[in-house]
Amino acid sequence: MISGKFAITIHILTLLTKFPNDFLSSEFIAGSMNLNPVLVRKEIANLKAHHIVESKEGKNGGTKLSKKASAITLKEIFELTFDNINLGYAKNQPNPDCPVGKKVNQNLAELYADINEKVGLQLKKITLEDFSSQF
Amino acid sequence: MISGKFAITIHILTLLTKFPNDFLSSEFIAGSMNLNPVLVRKEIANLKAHHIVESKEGKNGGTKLSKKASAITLKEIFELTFDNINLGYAKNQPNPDCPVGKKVNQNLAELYADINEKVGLQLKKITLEDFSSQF
DNA sequence: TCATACTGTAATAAAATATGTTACAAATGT
DNA sequence: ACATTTGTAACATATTTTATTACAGTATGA
Repeated sequence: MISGKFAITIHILTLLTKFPNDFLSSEFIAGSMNLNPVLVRKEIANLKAHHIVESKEGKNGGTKLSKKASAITLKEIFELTFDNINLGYAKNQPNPDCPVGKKVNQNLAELYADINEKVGLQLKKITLEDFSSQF
Repeated sequence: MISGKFAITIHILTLLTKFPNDFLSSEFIAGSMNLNPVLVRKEIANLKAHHIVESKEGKNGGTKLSKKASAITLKEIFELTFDNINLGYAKNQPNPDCPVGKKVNQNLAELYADINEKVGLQLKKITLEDFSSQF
């Protein structure tokens, strides 16, 4: 199962892009995505730590973008919400006495690194503004 | 969490490639990957359904490739063990009364489709023989 | 200054998914 | 016949993800 972090974060950022001058509350955002506000705040905490958004506590508080949507790429959002793309690893340590077992994870990691590199280039070309303008 | 199906299947196929003339038992394969033989047999069932391998029941039974490793691409293996690459979706149906909620999943799906297409092209170039020759 | 409306965060619960185990019928070689 | 192996179902456990509750802290403004 893949977590919804990237999707949730994109959703949050798209809303913030649509209302660039307002501080949106986690409750309002949660309403658009039918999600618990606490989870929205958790993703916002992550975005804040990376200086993508800023928030204001207290009454009439909320969150807004801290830079222009055109200056944020999907690659950044991806890196902030996803370790890296991979097609999985077997859970258990393979048998180190088998030539295949000994190297399989390393070889898979190299394959996955190639994939990530390509996907990264692709995502780098798309800004949050691009993505949001589709709505 | 991403399941280990792709990795497990690759591991199985690499072993079969290394011993192209033998029927390898699920127990032997499981030993190389430190995995329960039943899980190996489950992945083999999937490979059989797609005519990648064939197996023989009974004493001295086991599984072998049913085509040459050079004729099997990682793209095929990927498609057989993975729905498609995606960066996740929020679990709940978003609010259809919000313009963003209404279209977010569709827009994400389009983004993911682009990613899959590129990754597919990349995996298509790599045969099982290529991958196995790294060991 | 006090009620109200927010954020921030921890602790815990519930749900979903992935992996592991046991069991046994059916097949096949010796 | 017997031993060995696949095939598969049923069930158990572990892990991860999502949801909920609770509450301290902060700002606003009546």
